[in-house]
Amino acid sequence: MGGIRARRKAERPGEILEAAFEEFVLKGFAATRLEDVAARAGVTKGTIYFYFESKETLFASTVRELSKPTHAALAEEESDRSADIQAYLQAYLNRLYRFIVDDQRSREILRLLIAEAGRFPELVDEHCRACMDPVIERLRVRLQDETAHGRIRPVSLPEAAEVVLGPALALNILLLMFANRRPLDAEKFIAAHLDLVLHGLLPGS
Amino acid sequence: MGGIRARRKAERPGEILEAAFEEFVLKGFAATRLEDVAARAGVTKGTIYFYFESKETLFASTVRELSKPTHAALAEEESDRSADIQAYLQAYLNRLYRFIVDDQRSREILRLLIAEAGRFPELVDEHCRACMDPVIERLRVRLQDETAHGRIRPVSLPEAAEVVLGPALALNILLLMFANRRPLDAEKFIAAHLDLVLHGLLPGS
Amino acid sequence: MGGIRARRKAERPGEILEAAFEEFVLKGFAATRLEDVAARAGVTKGTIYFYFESKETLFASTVRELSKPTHAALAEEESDRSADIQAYLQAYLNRLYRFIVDDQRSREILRLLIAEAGRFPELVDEHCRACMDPVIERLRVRLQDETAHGRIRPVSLPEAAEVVLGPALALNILLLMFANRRPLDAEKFIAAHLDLVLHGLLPGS
Amino acid sequence: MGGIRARRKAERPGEILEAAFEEFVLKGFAATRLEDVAARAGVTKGTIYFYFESKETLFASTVRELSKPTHAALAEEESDRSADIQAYLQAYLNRLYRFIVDDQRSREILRLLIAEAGRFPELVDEHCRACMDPVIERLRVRLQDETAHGRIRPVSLPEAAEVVLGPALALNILLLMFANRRPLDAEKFIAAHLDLVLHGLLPGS
DNA sequence: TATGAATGAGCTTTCATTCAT
DNA sequence: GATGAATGAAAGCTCATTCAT
Repeated sequence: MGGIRARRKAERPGEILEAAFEEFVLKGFAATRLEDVAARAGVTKGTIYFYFESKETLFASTVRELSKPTHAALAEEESDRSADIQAYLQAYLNRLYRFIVDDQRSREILRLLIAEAGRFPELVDEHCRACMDPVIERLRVRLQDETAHGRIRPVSLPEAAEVVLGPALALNILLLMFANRRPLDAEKFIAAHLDLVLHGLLPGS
Repeated sequence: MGGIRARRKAERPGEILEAAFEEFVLKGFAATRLEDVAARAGVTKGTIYFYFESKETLFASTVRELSKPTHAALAEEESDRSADIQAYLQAYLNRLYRFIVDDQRSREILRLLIAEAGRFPELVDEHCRACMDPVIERLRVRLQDETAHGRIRPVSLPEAAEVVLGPALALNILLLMFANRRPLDAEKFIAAHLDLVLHGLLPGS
Repeated sequence: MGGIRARRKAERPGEILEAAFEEFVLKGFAATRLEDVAARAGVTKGTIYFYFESKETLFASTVRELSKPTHAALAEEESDRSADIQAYLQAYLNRLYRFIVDDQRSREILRLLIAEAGRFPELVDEHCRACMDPVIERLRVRLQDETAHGRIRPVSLPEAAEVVLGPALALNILLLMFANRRPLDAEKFIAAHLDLVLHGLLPGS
Repeated sequence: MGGIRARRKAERPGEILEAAFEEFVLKGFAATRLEDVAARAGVTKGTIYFYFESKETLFASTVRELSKPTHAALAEEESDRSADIQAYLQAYLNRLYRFIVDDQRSREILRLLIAEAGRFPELVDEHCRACMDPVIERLRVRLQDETAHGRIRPVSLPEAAEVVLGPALALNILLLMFANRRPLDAEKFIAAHLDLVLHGLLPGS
């Protein structure tokens, strides 16, 4: 008594969030039917309302809850802070791209946020504060440090950090828009990104 | 013959598309009510169906029709093909950013396409073929030519072209997501973009 | 001038009625769209309203106008009134069945009347007065005459006349209901009808 | 447990079908408003869709469900199979006419089927297989048997069976078309039917 | 005469939400 | 806790009808 049953109960909200996420990703906020979410979670419509106030609350909870792993992962200290900027950037970008290329879930969260930015502005802000800002900020700090020591050319900050990360966000968007309909060689893209960011286009400038 | 009525008639579809665009941008596809579109266009619901088959058709027509000016503008030959790569890129990026920073309409079209990519994949493809591909392609050709003459470092194509343009797309997305809630110094971003792309981070590499 | 054009004009109402009939038969009163009628008649919706007050008027006019040929044909004196009852009945039923078996149009009019009897009761009455009553009445008169002269068994009138004609109406209905989905050997049916009506089931009774 | 709510719940679909039937009979399929059905059943529009997929499904279910009593009654063995053909036919036709004359409901079902035969052909077929065919078939078998033993004149089958039943179907239609606007002496009609079928018109033929 | 753009009431259908059980 | 029958407020869409041209 209270064994598997209790565990199932405790997992209910999580199962509903999983189901909701899949449906929201598939159809968007407005076109998602709570009935489908319920069916996918193996409960009934009423149960959703036991755990969540409304469809909007469910959406917000879904985004918040399912971005947590990404937040956590992005928050981890990257391996080698003492490496030179070249090695650092390489590791940094590689890590970032893992989320973009391999983690469809975090990509879909971004899509939801872009799509529903009008309806959930505070959610967008929250997500960016938790997820994008630290990533940019850490790069900004590093670039500032490198500049101060004259190890890289002087750059305008924080814009340069945003520019450096720009292509990653762009790839994210391209992958979202074309699903699998267009060939995008992610590995070559990443290599080209690193190369360009380090050396620029001009030879020995 | 052809008095005020005829003039109004000829303008009806355009007025409806204009109204539809504003509503779609505000609410997204699913949440937009045709009644609101009609009211905004100064007609009744029935009139919309006189000109457009369905809500989906109206959406597709809206995106297609309202992207035409952007397509046309992007298709124009950029001023100075004979300039060196530095001047060329500067002009090229400046032009591109005009669409991104100044033209809210084309930015909103992009948001609609990202948001509804699942429901209108062919529309996404169409728009990219008409709007993004030529821009990338022209840059790719130029970079190839520059590489062939040894005027820039050898780069992997077409990825390098996509990477070069990446920050522009990224800025686009950031502007979309934050509307006016965050300060984004576009001019500095553009300058940093051009600088980075030309010279890279490393000094005199 | 005024040749083919004038003739076309004079034929307009008739062409509309033809088109309306085909649509009403296909879809029934409520489900028929005036726009389809107009298209079939080669005119526009507005033109229908020039000739007919409303959809209901059009329906009534269609039934009235298109039953006229049937009325006329049924009103004609049947060939041989001086023949004996056997020959008379044979000719009589054969004529009647021509309308039922061969004339899909008059069959469809009947369907329309049955289907819309609730909405157009006066139309039903009118049609029956013009189309069914005279047929029954003529038979009733003949049977009365035959009875009076003792040439047939004494029968209850007018019921007997209605019973004699009953199978014809029944075949009409069966053809309506099954379109061509069921095999119905009309010729054998007619022969059996005549045989039964003349001799009954019992042998030499 | 299972209080008033549970009892009502179990009866809901039946109440809706009952209400739907009355509306369909009154207005026909296309002109019936689901709102009226709901109001008549004492529920709201939404409730109908909880139990039935669509208006078409509701119509088909209505016809199917409400014909069941008739099917069942017609399927019962008629009382006296050992009686001679005359007594048998009398009992047989009397039973049949009970459905036609007394049972307005089954008459209205027939009207619905004739009216909507174009839209619901499979429903027509189904109804006839369940409702008309067995009646005809039983008579055919009996007539065949009688013929084999020489107890009735040789007749062409199955046409003769259909002809024998024809006047009953015809009366059905007449009652449908004229509601109560015309005097139709059903009892005399039935008597005349039986008399004619047994003896025919000709004396001592 | 004839057109066809425009209307607007009304249709079927959907679905977030509630609440008695 | 959980259910699911029921609601009711829309939503998308249709179409008979009108009327300026």
